[in-house]
Amino acid sequence: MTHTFSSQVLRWFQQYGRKHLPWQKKVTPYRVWVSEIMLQQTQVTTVIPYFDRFMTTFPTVQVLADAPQDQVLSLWTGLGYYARARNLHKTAKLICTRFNGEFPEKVHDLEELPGIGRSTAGAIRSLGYGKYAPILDGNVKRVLARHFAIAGWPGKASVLKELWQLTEQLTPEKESGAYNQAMMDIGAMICTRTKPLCEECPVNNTCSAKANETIAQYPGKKPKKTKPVKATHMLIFRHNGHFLLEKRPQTGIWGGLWCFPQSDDEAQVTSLAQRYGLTEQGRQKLPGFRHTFSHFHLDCYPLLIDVVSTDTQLNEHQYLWVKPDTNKGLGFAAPTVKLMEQLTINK
DNA sequence: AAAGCGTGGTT
DNA sequence: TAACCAAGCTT
Repeated sequence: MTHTFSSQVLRWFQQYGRKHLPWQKKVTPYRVWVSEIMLQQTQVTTVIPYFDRFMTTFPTVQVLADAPQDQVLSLWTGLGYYARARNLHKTAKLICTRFNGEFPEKVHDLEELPGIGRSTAGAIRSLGYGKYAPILDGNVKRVLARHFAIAGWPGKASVLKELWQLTEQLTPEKESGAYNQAMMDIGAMICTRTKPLCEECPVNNTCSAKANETIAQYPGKKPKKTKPVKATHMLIFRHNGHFLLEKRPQTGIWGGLWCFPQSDDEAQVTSLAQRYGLTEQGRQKLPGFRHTFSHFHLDCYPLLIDVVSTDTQLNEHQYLWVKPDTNKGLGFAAPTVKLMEQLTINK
């Protein structure tokens, strides 16, 4: 019984596991939660500086709950998947108003909170509270898919179900936090996507993919699809050294972020400017560029438009005149940041 | 069930 | 260089 899967994993963790990541210091459910949300589809090295800034600004869930959404999104700028930040903020408010400032301990209750799915709930319970719960993140999926030769893409429901059953069976009742962290470490450090270091793996003696030399087959790949190409004109209205930004709706791409107004059709820019009460003085095409999302390409054509007068008082909740170098406390999409940097340099 | 949702690093 | 994809969740 001393050579079960989990005991080998746990023994390996004692010696080689990661124990000094920022969220592994001063462990609290709050810190584990924030780190887990940031780490969704995002690499550890990318997350670390964001996590540190976030914790300095929002040391407790109460401080986060009381902050304006713009500030939360500003600290998320560049991290992507901004629904994570909006849901994080919603959940912080819920924790403070409905849960007396404490995160629930049960996976079922955690899963009710916005942005927390089954795996994140399991991570909060096991890593944050030291109680039993399985997880199934990308690392665990890769390790299990190889070890047990689970065919098919894990994004497919049937494959996902199979992997959940495995992680449930393998996760030990005691030390499930250490076991979960170990499985993620093995996935990140040994059972890597390419060129895994099988000789160093604590469970290589029972790995099916290694035995059959079929490691490259697992996990199954996502069916490829050609990304559609869309195009947009980004309208940079300039007036007295300020630029007009528009807050995007809460749902959809870049939800809640501040962006340059966009137009699908350059021929409609004049009428759009009139609707804003802006009188044009001149236009200048800036170099176009392609921004790529997870699901489509966006060809961006920035248009710098000098404005002589502003007649209409725009809704201040949706529109804002900013200087490109003096705007903190708001969330921006990557192309907005890129363009604002250009505008600062070219001045 | 499958698509929507970002960005930056790696190959 | 363009594809691939990383500590997923929501609809």
